[in-house]
Amino acid sequence: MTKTKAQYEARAQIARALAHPTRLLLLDALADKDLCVGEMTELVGADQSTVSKHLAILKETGFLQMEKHGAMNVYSLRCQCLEQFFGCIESVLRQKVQAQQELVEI
Amino acid sequence: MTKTKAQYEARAQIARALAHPTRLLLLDALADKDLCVGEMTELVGADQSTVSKHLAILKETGFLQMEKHGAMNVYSLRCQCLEQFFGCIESVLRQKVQAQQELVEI
DNA sequence: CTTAACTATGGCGATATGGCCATCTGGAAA
DNA sequence: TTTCCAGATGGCCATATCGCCATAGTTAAG
Repeated sequence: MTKTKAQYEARAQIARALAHPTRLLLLDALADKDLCVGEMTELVGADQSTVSKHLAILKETGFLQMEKHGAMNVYSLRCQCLEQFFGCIESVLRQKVQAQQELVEI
Repeated sequence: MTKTKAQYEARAQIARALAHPTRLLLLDALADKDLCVGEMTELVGADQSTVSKHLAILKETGFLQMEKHGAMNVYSLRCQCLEQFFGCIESVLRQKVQAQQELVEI
């Protein structure tokens, strides 16, 4: 049951990659279709270097893969597990709302 | 498809709660049975105040609930979605290993 | 080769996170 | 009440994260 410290650290690193709104937005967008850095920069509305760094994190973690098309770098999803992740997140959010409602209704 | 900035922020906050090895350990242990702060402090091997703060984060986020038993505070899981979350994490880890292997085998 | 377009990277300041120590709070027992 | 015990909270320092700017690297076009 209890894993080693290194195992928890490895899992935490994956989770950290998902712990930023911009990176969640990028994953969401890439679930729809592959995109190049320029398109995502416009979508996010931040500096190009900022977006590039977020993409590097998602790529290093294993969520994304990159393919060069001329001067453009096209990113795409490399994992099919995001549904599971977001399912958990949504579940927690719904439960939170429910807890708030119960406090009001009493 | 594309959600609002606030929605991504809310999801990122949930993910941040999962982005620390100690908190993953705590969730793992609590999946087995309910525990009080003292037990978890011993399990983690950090300062009591450190553990207490981690628990506060997990509680605020909605992953845990707390029940007072005399002077002891007993924490328990409040969500049933961690399987999904860990499923995603494990999937990414496996894929990472596979990618490393492919690099070696070429 | 030179230029222009597209990305990646280094650096820096601002902010957030994590750890421990010290302290405060609340409940149980003497 | 006084005393302990279990936890929670505030403070402080070290480190990590994040954003932008500036710049370097890469590829296609002229």
